[in-house]
Amino acid sequence: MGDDYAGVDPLLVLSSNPKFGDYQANMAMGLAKKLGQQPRAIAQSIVDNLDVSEICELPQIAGAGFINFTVKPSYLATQLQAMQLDSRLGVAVTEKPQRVVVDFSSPNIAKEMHVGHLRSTILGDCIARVLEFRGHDVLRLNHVGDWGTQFGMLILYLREAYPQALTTADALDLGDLVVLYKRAKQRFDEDPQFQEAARQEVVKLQAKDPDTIKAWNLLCDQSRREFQVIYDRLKIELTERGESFYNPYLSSVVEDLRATGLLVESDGAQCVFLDGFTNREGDPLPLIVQKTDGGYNYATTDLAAVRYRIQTDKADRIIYITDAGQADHFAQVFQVAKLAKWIPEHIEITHVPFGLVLGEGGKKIKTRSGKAIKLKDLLDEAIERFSNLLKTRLIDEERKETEEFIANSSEVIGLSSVKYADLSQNRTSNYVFSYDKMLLDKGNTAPYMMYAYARPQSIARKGDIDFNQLGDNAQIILAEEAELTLAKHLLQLGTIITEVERDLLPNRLCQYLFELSQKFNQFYDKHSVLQVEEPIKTSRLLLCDLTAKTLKLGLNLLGIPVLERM
RNA sequence: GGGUGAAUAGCUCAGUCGGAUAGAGCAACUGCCUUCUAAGCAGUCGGUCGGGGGUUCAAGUCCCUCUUCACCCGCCA
Repeated sequence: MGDDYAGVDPLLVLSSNPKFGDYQANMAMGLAKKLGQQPRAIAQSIVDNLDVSEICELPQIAGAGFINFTVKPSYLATQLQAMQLDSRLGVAVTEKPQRVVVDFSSPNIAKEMHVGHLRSTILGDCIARVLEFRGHDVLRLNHVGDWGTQFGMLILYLREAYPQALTTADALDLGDLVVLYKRAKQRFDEDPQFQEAARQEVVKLQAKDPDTIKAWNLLCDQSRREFQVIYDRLKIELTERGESFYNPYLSSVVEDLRATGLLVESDGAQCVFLDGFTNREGDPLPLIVQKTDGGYNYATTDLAAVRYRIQTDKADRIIYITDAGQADHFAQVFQVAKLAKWIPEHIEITHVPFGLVLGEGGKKIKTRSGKAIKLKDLLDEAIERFSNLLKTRLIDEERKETEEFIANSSEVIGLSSVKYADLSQNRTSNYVFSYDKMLLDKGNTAPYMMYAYARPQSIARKGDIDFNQLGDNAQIILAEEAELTLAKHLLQLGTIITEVERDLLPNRLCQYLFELSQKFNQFYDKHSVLQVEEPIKTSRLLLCDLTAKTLKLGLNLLGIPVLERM
């Protein structure tokens, strides 16, 4: 047909409705005007010149000029057998491995982690896992807020109110520290003299004054241990590289910008002005890189980080996972970094924004007394609530399980539910946090998915089957509708994972796993596995095993473990 | 005032580069456990896809406009 029409993708997409087959090609309608022919005639000539008989039935022309394809069961069986033998379940390793920096979590020292950090942490871990699985070299960076004005403020306040905290490890717990931080902030906002003194503390910190550095280290250690408890529970690995890390590079960032002529002084501060950013009054909005008092701020730090990640870490792709409210900030930082020529053409730098976590009723999430919810308490409550649900279930079903089983199941499923609730939402929109919904055993939830995994394991136990001993030559026979539906869905795994890699939208993977669980449950409900003759029995066992492996892999990419029995 | 994002079933949300009759779950109602865990399955009910205009063979999806909501807008991060 020639290169003129090469741009008329999509060549082939999944069918919008099973009754139209498995795949559909919609190009005939688009070509009709260009070629001056009837769409159905074009479709016919495409079909006439196409030989796909190895893979599917004769393509059907329908409606306005749709070409519908139905894949042959024999082809599906061949593909599934290949998938079965592959430890990666047929998901290819990327052809272009990149060095990728994923910047996520990033809590602030001396502050409690909250639900916003939870979202960044869970999304970041998932995105990192997907990229790692695809064969990229991922550097997971925790850009903790461990530097800047707030430390001058906090250290100064503690010197007056609680001096032992600055010289003795563990003199305070994090909760106390948070309270003292708030008081320090209040003092800072009200008292100009205190403000000035706090700035002097920052100067001492930046100048590496030994006493101040010691105090700072104690505060950081304290917070770091608390954060680590959360990361350990959630099984999240991160390399800490806080804002302080970039301190030695800040002055040269400003110098570089000065040298390229981007710097403008405004009200005593060093700024870069960019097109497209205005303030309330409609005046150009600066990105301030050096404050009037000579100090640096987070924009400077972020600029230093961009430069360092490209020049020293050799990143090909940098991904920032922060709330959508920081979109303007990152747009400014990226633009300045580009103007400063720190970001070569081939490097992809992306802000991956996410919406707010809201409480019931779409309002800001908080405790009954109106305080911000601590992350630890939130996780504990999910586990506690699930534990109660489980105990009720065991009584209803007259099942006896050990305390250890109940505790372990509750811990794993409770935490997984919180993760899954977050990941299954489109990250770009706000979402309403609801324990009741995330812990449901129906619908697009962690318990539903984990149960779908446990079901084939249960079959294996009952039938005394070892899935690993089914044999490499065992046949897959797809005769029943439910088997075909399940088989087709299993084979979509690779497509979905590359989509998630491209769009960084974990909810696509969640949707896939949810549909897989549904299709497995339908198959399970309709057809017996153990009570049928060979070779059907082995074929169905293979389908069970493949479903389980796919769920395990998919959940693993979400950072969610599986349970063999629930 | 400017910017960004959103508005889809009573509620919470999906919706793939524009494709055929817009999907889940919850809630409400109805069936299915002597048969691999019913944490399941099947079904009923429920929609002017915020309003209006436009582009297109085709619009929830793209463009314009209006309304409403959320978030961001100089020396905090």
